Amino acid sequence: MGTEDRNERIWRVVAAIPPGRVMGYGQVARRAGLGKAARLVGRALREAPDALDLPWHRVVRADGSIAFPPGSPLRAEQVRRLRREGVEVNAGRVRMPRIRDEADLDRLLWGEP
DNA sequence: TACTTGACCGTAT
DNA sequence: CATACGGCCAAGT
Repeated sequence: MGTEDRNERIWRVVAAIPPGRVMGYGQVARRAGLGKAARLVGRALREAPDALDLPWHRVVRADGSIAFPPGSPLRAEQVRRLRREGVEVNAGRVRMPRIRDEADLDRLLWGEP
């Protein structure tokens, strides 16, 4: 599997995150079938074409913190977008529930059983 | 080829 | 709660 394939799989997963919910980098990697390649997710998002219009702001660290350094423009932008969706962000960490596992994501995407 | 870098994670303390 | 550490893995130098 080449780099492009991996990126596309990652982008697909990120694009599926519903508004108001967030996923961790490692979580996205696992869901994309890339095991523990959490760092690849950050790379893929960095290299993602703007035209894809991905909801990249819905991807945070495993502990809920924002990956960008304090004071950076991207950090501010991510917080802005999350709050606009009703996600609480305190001290650079999200409070809204994260998507826990595949069953959770499936439920969100396909509706309650 | 060898070493460093980073939108990271899980576990231990 | 927070911090520390080892593990991870492709790209860049």
